[in-house]
Amino acid sequence: MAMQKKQQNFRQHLVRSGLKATRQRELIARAFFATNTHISAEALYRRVSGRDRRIGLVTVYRTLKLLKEAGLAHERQFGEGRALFEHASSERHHDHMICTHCGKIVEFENCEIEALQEEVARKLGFTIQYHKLELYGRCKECRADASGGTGRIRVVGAR
Amino acid sequence: MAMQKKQQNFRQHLVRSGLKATRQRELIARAFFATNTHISAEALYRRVSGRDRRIGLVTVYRTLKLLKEAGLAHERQFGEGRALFEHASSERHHDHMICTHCGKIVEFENCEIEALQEEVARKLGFTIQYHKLELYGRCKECRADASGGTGRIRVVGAR
DNA sequence: ATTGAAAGTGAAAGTGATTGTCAGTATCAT
DNA sequence: ATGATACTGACAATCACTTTCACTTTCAAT
Repeated sequence: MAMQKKQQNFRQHLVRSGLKATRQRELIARAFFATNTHISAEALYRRVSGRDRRIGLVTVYRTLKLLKEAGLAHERQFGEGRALFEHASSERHHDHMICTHCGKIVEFENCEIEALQEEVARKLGFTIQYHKLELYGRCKECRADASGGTGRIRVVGAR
Repeated sequence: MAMQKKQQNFRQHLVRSGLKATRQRELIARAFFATNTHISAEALYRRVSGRDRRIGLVTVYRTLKLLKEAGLAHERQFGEGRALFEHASSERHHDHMICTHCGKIVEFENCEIEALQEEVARKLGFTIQYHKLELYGRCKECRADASGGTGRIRVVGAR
């Protein structure tokens, strides 16, 4: 989905919900759609703050919540601490592989694993509603660089 | 591993680390080993508090950290919020299935899934260090009860 | 049994991410 | 233009821990 389209979807969601399309919301949504990584509220705040110093972190949190409600953003809790937000693509469900060294996040999907999960749940007498699968390890670059030194650290995800 | 054995292991860990075996630590460890579910620091605190009102929540947190260091406890972060602690059995790695209705937690292991995870990681150029797999859904009892009513709620995990 | 250095303790304050409150401000159908 | 309604930012509050600090306990060496 193009950025313009997403922006429009967001505006539609606001109108349908009897909410208002404000300068701040437009700006925050635009900044969010302009990212292509997993981004934290704080990091997004720093970006919009660059364009308009008067926008508060609180409004960023509120707008991200609206984006979630609009089905345009997903919130993810990796490891400890802060949440990261990603675009909610209309694509299928996916899981994540996270580099413990540089923070890079790669998405993947695997039907076989999903099928096995269903099987496990059935055996346990459960009906799965949703799941969380995260693989943590070192990516190729960080493995090459594995001396543990301070070598070039490519942080791909905004943190 | 019997509770006595665990208690002894803990004491050994303390001595080896130049730490002291105090009344509080003994009591908290004993209470922890006496549980057989996933328990929060807060819940464990309430239990020891029943035996000795003067033990602080802070000491429970500190002792749980020591138990982790001793390799006798694992900390788990399910969903949002508080951490739950479980006995670190010498058994193999396991994952968790959690009932979103009553909070029941069931452990399971599945080699096939693990193998597929390794395969995915290899394809992405990653080396897995650890992973997190959590299935959320309704257990048999809560499904039967699925009218959504306030029916009998069997909370198995201490929260 | 006593002692004293090192470690431990509880209370209270601090954290860090996020959420709630509130008085003033912006939006938009009319 | 206007006014009802929603929105905003600053600040306080919350939640699950963690740190700090003045006092207390432990335990190896007497």
